[in-house]
Amino acid sequence: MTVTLADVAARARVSPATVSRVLNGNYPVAAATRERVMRAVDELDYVPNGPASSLAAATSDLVGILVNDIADPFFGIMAGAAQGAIGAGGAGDALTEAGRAAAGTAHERPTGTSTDKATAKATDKTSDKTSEKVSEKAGGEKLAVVCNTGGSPARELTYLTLLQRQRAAAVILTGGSLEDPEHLAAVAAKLARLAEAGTRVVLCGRPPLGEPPAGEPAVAATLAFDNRTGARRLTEHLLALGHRRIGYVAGPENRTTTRHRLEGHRAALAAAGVAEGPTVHGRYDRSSGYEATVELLGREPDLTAVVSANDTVALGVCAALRDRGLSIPGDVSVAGFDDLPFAVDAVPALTTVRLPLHDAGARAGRLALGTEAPPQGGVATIAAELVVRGSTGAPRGA
Amino acid sequence: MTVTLADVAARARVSPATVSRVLNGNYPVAAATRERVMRAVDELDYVPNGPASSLAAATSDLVGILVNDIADPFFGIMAGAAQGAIGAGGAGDALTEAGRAAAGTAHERPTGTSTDKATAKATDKTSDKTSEKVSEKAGGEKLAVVCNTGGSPARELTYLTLLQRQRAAAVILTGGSLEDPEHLAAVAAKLARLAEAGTRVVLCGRPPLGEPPAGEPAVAATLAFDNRTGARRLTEHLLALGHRRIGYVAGPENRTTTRHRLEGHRAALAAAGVAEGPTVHGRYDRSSGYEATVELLGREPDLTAVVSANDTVALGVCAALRDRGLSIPGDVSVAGFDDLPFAVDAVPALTTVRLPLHDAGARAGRLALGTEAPPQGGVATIAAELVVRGSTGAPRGA
DNA sequence: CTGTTAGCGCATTCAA
DNA sequence: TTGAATGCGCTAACAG
Repeated sequence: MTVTLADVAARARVSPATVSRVLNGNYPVAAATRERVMRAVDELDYVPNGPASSLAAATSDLVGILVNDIADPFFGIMAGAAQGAIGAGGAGDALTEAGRAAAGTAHERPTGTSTDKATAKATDKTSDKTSEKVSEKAGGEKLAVVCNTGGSPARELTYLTLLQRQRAAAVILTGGSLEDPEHLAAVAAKLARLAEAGTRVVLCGRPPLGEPPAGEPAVAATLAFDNRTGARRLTEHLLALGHRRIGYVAGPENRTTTRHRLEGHRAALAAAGVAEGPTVHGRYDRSSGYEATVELLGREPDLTAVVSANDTVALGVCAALRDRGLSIPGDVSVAGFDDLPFAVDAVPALTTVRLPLHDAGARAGRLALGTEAPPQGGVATIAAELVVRGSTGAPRGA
Repeated sequence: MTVTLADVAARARVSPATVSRVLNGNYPVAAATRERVMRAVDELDYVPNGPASSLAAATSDLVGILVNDIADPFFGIMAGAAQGAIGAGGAGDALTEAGRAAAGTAHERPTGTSTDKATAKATDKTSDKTSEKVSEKAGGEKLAVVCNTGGSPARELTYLTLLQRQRAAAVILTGGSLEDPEHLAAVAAKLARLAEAGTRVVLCGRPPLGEPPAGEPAVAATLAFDNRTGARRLTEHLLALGHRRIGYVAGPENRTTTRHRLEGHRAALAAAGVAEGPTVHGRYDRSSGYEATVELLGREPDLTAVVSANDTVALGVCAALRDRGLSIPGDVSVAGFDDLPFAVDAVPALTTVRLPLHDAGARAGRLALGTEAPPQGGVATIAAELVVRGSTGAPRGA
């Protein structure tokens, strides 16, 4: 039915072993023989059987990228960058739209529209008679795939198991994690198992695991976002503007990201000797920001600023404020986090903290591939940068 | 080294075949035996070797979801929904944030914050001592995985080949496709090959392929968005408001989505006997909308409305208009497409066309699984709904 | 209901 | 530089 390596061997009048060798390009093969084999491959439109090679070689070319919410650009940008660095088509040569937007800042540094079309055309041109060539090129390629956990710990574990079962070459865990000790232990155990089996584990935007009990660390590299410092700078900015009654719309409880941002916020407050305002926990989405703001205002009507868990939440905060007839930043200042592409489009544009999501994702991809050396000690801290825009200003009456 | 099925068999004092049977649950096995085997599995912390089973069974549990841009919520929402319907944790029980937001419309129908936390807690609870149980449950699970093509035809083909090589159980192609005949032919050929090998192919948000030359169609089911009618309704709305000079910021050329939306727009104009305004092509991102608007205004300063390729582009259009000192919709009306979650947060809120992305994605997932019967004729047309909000109004001077 | 027997398609020894 | 032989771990007939 489907054509196998043996068929190719027969067609090329060589042994299966030889075909295997030219396909994997690891052993010396005579040029003439190689040519003959390649022709047979093309003529038969042969596609290697992945499971079979994985079984024989005891490794696969699958790389799993776990994300908490695939519909959230925060994860989409990281995942896209990682996949670009790893996957089909090579080293991130085709930057995605949003990736590009996230790198620069949209219209502040516009990209030529025509340039892009030219690129697309060129790429397209090659897909012409190259369909066979592509399948050949797919030879050394890794299959980078993203898995959406939806923030569910059970799913995270399930995906890890599925990836383990596939003998994945690498696994990248993105974004913060749940802080539940049992879950953490389960994940750590799973990662240790994966590492044992030769899977490279990379953490991107997630704080390092605790040290393993003994021997090799399970994690090859960790890229941790400095959420704490970023959050601190943000609140310091508000404080400098003169705000003293600051509300906080936090992310879900028991999440590292939530906790770190909150800690940075509190550190700034404490350092300035300012009392903490009301805090409400919610999800990382806009309706959560909306609801939380309603509650915040109910508890403390004289707030002059609201800090949000992230930009998406900030959008909800703004909506709630507007619906109350409050102006931004005239009546209340609002701040976000992450500097997602749409942050600059909010009205007014959102003051936020920029995380280099695209760079971090791409780097995680290279780390997963082993193309890039891991940082000293295995852990790199990624700095967050305060971005001041129009949504924050002096408090009313100042 | 790693524990194999044989180890489990030895531990449970049964034959390998029996272990395989209880693991796959396809054949009758005595309760006592099953119990013994399960215990052995747990004790040994056995994880099946995916490649080996795939090789032996000639099928894998991989399901590939191809998207054009993973950082774009348009794709994120569909992919998340599909993955939810297919993947770990079962039938979309854990709706993602954005998925939920996209289904209802954010604060217009708020979801309880507390409810959610309760759910999370509950889910978490089960991850407790259940880590073994999860790996067991992963038994029948499919590994739904998303692949980011970045809009590149070459990558699309490469991913398809990679998936073919893995003997994927199903493949879902989301979003519009390039209209280049050569690329289309290459994709069609690839899909035919996949279908032959038993991979179920589903198109979601993509128009049907041409009929196959003969025999079985390569595509199991197609869910096509009715972009044409949606676009037509949108322009009719503008026309009804009194607009006569309407600019259009289109998506990339040679893409089905771009063409269909443009056709709907033109159909409305033609039906009303109104001359077509200027049209500029760009990418599906905000900076493209910004640049295009500048050009549109240059060409035709007296435009009273701008229709955008999608909501993201519309954001850029709004930004450009604002920077010019033009008010929306006072001076110029703006319309988007897709009704992404953030559309309601634009200021003013975006008039747009809603596509049931979440539902379509989930349905595509079920179709890929074979859980749901394909539509009559294999093709279902998904209706698009006009959503009128504040960004459109009567033209100035009316 | 359970054990035995064969491969699945390929990568890798080992010889030649 | 190439071929022949072996086994990766599992599933699927086929017996019993």
